[in-house]
Amino acid sequence: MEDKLQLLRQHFEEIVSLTDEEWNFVKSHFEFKSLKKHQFLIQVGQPVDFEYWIIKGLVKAYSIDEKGKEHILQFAMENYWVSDHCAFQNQEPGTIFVDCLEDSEFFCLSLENREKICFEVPAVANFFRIKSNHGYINLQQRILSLLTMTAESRYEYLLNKLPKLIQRVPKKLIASYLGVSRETLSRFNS
Amino acid sequence: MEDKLQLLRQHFEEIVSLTDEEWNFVKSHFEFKSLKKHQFLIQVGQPVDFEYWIIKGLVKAYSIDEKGKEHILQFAMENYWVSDHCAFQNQEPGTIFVDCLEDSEFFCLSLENREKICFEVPAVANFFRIKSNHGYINLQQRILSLLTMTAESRYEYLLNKLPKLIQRVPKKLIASYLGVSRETLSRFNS
DNA sequence: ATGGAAAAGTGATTTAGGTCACTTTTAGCT
DNA sequence: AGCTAAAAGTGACCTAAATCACTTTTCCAT
Repeated sequence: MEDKLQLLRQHFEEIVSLTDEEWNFVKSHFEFKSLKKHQFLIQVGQPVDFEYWIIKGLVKAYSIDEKGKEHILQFAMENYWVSDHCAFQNQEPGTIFVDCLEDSEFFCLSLENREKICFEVPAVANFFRIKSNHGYINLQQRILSLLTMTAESRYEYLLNKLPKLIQRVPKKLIASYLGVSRETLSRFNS
Repeated sequence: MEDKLQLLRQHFEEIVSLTDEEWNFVKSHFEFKSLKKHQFLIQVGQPVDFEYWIIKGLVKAYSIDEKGKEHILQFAMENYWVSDHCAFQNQEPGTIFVDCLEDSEFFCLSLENREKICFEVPAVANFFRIKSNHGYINLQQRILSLLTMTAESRYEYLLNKLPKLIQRVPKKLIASYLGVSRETLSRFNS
């Protein structure tokens, strides 16, 4: 477990510095969790008690519309944070599903603990501030790509941006992430 | 000016508490700026020296594609923050335009000053962390709406969510925000 | 108040991408 | 290795929304 916590510390220290004392305080606020492929991290209607840092593995966050169609909000793998941020923040029942595409391991942080470490250790507040900012920028670019690009160029763009992801994920899920039908995606580039 | 700064303080204190001493330190890091309708706050290729809190007025943030078509990333009015966050964060030339739809006033915060007040006053780091998190959640919902909803229901949704905005903004800009052509929007609901 | 420009509305046509139905390929299991 | 199920590919057809061309309305600035 210490080696896994070490990875998390490195993740923090890519952005801010922590003393050993601070880190010992911070790390005590995380819980470990391990799930197999196909198991759920978050489900619609269930409480969302944590946000999750992914030690290893791969998950998809998605919602299901009235017609039963799946729409992928995010893929998340090693070093990514994932949650139903909205439900988590407001401590409301989940509005999306998150499940594992591979066997995965997580460090779990509750809202209470997050606020505790943020107000206790300013560097942590700054870490999450900067992280959240990066996330915001990424989402803005995704919105822009949905507004400005054709389905095909969104696909090419993703191929360039996250080539490793595409190899780990079935194409029909990529399609759902891009907002295109499976059939249409399959007719691209070829 | 003091009354305008007071509005900004209220904006901070909706989320975190600040002592008078902290506030005096924080406020000294903002600059005031005033622009007329049609003037630019940010332009493609120009340095993005600030992020802006809007005291009064209304702006649009948008990018222009190869065909000269405008795609609106964000409308921002009183109490909103706006910038080219990506360029600002990386201190690179602007990638979008931001201009005024109405005469507007701003408080401007440079990256250096933002980091200064965040690392000096932890409450400020927490303020931006929480704000940024809210922004993230909003963008996620917009992405979901682009993936799951038809153009028409996106319009209805916006009408419900921001009725005041729609009255202040020409419909063709709303269309561009929703990712629909002006003509198609004009055929909705009627 | 009035002339000009921007915004909004509308009809005709085109098109990107969706849907449906079916086949082929690939990947996991015992 | 062999069987099953999920994933991927493909053809035929359909539809939401884009585009183009033009008219009407609204908004300002002199």
